[in-house]
Amino acid sequence: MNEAARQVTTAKEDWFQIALETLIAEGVERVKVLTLTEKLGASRSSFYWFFKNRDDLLAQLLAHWEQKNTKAILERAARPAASITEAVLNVFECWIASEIFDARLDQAVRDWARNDPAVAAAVQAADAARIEALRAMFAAQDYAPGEDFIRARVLYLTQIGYYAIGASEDMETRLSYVGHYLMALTGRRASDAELARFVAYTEGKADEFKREEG
Amino acid sequence: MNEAARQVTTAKEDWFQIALETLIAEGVERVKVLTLTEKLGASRSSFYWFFKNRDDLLAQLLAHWEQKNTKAILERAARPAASITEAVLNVFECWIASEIFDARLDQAVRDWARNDPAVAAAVQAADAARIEALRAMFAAQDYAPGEDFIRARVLYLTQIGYYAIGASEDMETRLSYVGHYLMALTGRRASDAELARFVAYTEGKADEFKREEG
DNA sequence: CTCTTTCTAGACATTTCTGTCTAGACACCT
DNA sequence: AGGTGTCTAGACAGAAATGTCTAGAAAGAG
Repeated sequence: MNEAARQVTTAKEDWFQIALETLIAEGVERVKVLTLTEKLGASRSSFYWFFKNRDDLLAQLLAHWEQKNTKAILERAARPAASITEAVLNVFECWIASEIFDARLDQAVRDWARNDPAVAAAVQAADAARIEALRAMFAAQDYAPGEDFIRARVLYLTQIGYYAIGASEDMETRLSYVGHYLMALTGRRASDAELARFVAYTEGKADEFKREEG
Repeated sequence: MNEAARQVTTAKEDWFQIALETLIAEGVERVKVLTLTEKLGASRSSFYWFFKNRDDLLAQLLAHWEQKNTKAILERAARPAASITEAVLNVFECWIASEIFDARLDQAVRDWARNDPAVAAAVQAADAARIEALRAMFAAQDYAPGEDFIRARVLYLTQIGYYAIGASEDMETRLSYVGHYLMALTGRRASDAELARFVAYTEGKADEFKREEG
């Protein structure tokens, strides 16, 4: 029973994973049972064993997104910080690691929202929650009402926009921009200690990644 | 001959216009000959008279985008300005009027790019050209190398992101944010005269719009 | 008034995708 | 070895979309 149950979830995971990858890379409209079947080298009937139908799969993809991305931002925005630059660096953790916040998934769900009112509502709620969390973060660092909101927006929209244009730079280049980004986004200069701590964090992430691979 | 020619272009315009609207509102994947036919209440054969096939239509839609949006940004970024706030306000003209720069079209083309390498290349080239134009704008206002580039990016990505999240606010609300945006995006405060001039411009636009309607 | 050009309707063949159903393979328990 | 529950292959029916072809309507030119 136990073994059998594990098999079930594994196979379903395969379908789900390939569907998620397709959603991210090609958009919802390309998440088709037939296509997934070919990619997996399986039979379509297998799909219909695990999922009621295509809509069932799509609903689960949306649930996955809802559960993953927004939480990552809210958690980091709420962390205590001694300065606004440190606070923004906390949020930047989302920006460097797709295991934490998958911006391409965000982008894909946003496209999807255009043709599905239910998804649109979910996206709108998520955006509002995230911007509010960032606004509170700026407010906690003594930014004036009004300015806190616009700063939150600019920070958030820059992040969303970065992936929207599909920019791809290596980590070194990105790290070299961090100081300028902080200045542009907060109006204040980060201390060397803060920057060093962030660089160390990204190196830790890189090590983790290597450990997972090897 | 002349009359006939005019008829041709008119009917073709109808197909093109409905295709463009569909592209913007629903994405490329929904730009289907059958669907357009239904929306237009016409016959599919009519479509195949004006266009070789679906790909032909899509190529023309891409050409339309290439010709419209990038030019709007480049032109405004290159305008002479006495201050950085005035320069950014020039670019903001794109932000308030979709006749000048249609951000939803931009967004739609960006989605499309994910499944079409040729479109992806066009989008990437457009983004690079636009950001470079904005960088030069900041550089011309004595921003240091490095900072000019990041400021350009943050400005551009905020604009792209604004439409990516599908925010919709009335003109009054948006105008009330302009001062804060300028502060966040340039680090400098706009003069009352500059803000007043911008408000006057938007009112002019609103009047133009009314004239076109009535 | 006829002729030609321009455009449209509707039938046809084909591809792609969805969802259902039946038979059976495979593994694990007894 | 036999039975049960879990999963898969492949056939079937049908919807949705593409593109082609033929006949013919509509309108301006001679």
